[in-house]
Amino acid sequence: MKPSIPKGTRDFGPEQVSKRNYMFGIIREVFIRYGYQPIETPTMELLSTLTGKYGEEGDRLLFKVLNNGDFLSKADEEALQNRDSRKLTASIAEKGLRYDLTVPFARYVVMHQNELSFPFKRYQIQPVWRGDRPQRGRYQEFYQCDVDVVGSNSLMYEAELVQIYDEAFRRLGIDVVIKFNNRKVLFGIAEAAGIPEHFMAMTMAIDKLDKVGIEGVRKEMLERSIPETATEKIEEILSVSNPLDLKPLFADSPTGLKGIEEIEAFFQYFDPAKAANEVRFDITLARGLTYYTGCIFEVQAKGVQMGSIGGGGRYDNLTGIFGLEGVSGVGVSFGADRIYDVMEELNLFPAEALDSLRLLFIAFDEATHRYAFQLLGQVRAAGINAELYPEPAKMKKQMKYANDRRVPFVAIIGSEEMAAGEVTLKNMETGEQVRVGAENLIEQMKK
RNA sequence: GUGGUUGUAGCUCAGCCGGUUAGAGCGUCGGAUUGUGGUUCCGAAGGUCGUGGGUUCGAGCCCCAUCAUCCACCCCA
Repeated sequence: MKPSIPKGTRDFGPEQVSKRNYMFGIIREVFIRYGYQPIETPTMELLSTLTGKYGEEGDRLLFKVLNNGDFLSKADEEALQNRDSRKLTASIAEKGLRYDLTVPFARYVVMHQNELSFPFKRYQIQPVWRGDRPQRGRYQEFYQCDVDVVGSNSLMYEAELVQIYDEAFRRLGIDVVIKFNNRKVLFGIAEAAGIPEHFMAMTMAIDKLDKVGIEGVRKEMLERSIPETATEKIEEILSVSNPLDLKPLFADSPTGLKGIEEIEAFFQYFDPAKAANEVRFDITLARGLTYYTGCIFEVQAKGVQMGSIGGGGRYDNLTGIFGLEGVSGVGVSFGADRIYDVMEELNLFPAEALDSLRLLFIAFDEATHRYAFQLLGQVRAAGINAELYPEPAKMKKQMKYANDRRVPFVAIIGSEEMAAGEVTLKNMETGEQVRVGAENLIEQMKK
């Protein structure tokens, strides 16, 4: 058989993993610096935990895990007869692969509420799975790096999370625009336009403004049976760029005014002038995830064509569905695989992200090979990443291996060197060679 | 879930109107060179032409199906 892997999944070679570790390392360092603690949750969750949290589209993209054993004996007979896959699923699959890290976190908080002190700040770096059709920057298995804080309403955290985005992307070397908006502002638009019942349809439509233009948005809203009088009002509101100018327009929308207040409060903490990246209010930013209630964020890389590389927001009652009311949370996610693709495209991985091996020993016969093995031990004990070619093969072959491994230094040991208690140290980049004693070798390698 | 694109050696790709034994470059391996890699020269290995069916005297090429890929939509990280 021809070996293969499922669609939308990938193998990562040594170089890719090194680069990924570099990227994850920076993100993790920032998370820890801001006082977040790590948790991990299972790859599989109960479907009852996952379904209904991501909208209709999300349910479709959820990977379901077939029950073990004789799953058909318990299958819903009627659904089976009618070939009703959606209905059948519930009776043959009780587990699913996690779709994001936020919902499992909410479940975790509720289950462990008595062990946690609030506000609880956690970070989590794990893969998630979505049964989407793969394309540029879209995979079925990909990593998210989430930071969330639950148990506080303070808008300080919105500011903190934007700082985390700003610092992480600055350190990764990616120039980004961090867009933000507020679900309450979006609801205010719907209220001001007199169509609160069309809130979802309206946000979906205006989310596409930068893609299809104002004409496209109007067309979509009319298709979604939003009255024309409302679309005119909506267009008027969308043309406002400063959130404060929205206040008079939201005179009859308490929710909308609350949204503006939250944005004002955010800016009492966050100073855009101190940010390395552009932080921009974008009234058209909507986000489909249904559980967001306040601030919403999205991060876009500049200079590359790539979907959002991060997103998040505040969810006032995500734990409520698991039985813990009154615990507000806010968090953001880093899309690791898209960030990786962007960094690869912009050549942002430094050479230090690779080349973990520093020294390779080469010997010519059995005696020098054993001697080299002793030296290898000393060098490793001194904290230097080193290796010995497994047999005293032809020098050409060993040198070629050194070259392929991109080792910066090679220690050559023949009978002469062994007799003198030395090695011939070769710099693979310059080709320069010097004879050095064992002590000196370690000194040289530490530089 | 919808629409399109492309599947030929490890990789990137040629392959004429359907016609004999499917090619190149790079890479790999061996040698030139028994203490010197990355350069050069010589040689070799490597293919169920994605898979399954069909049309045809004959299919890498045409048709159908299927799987995968990439792209767009939807949605999203």
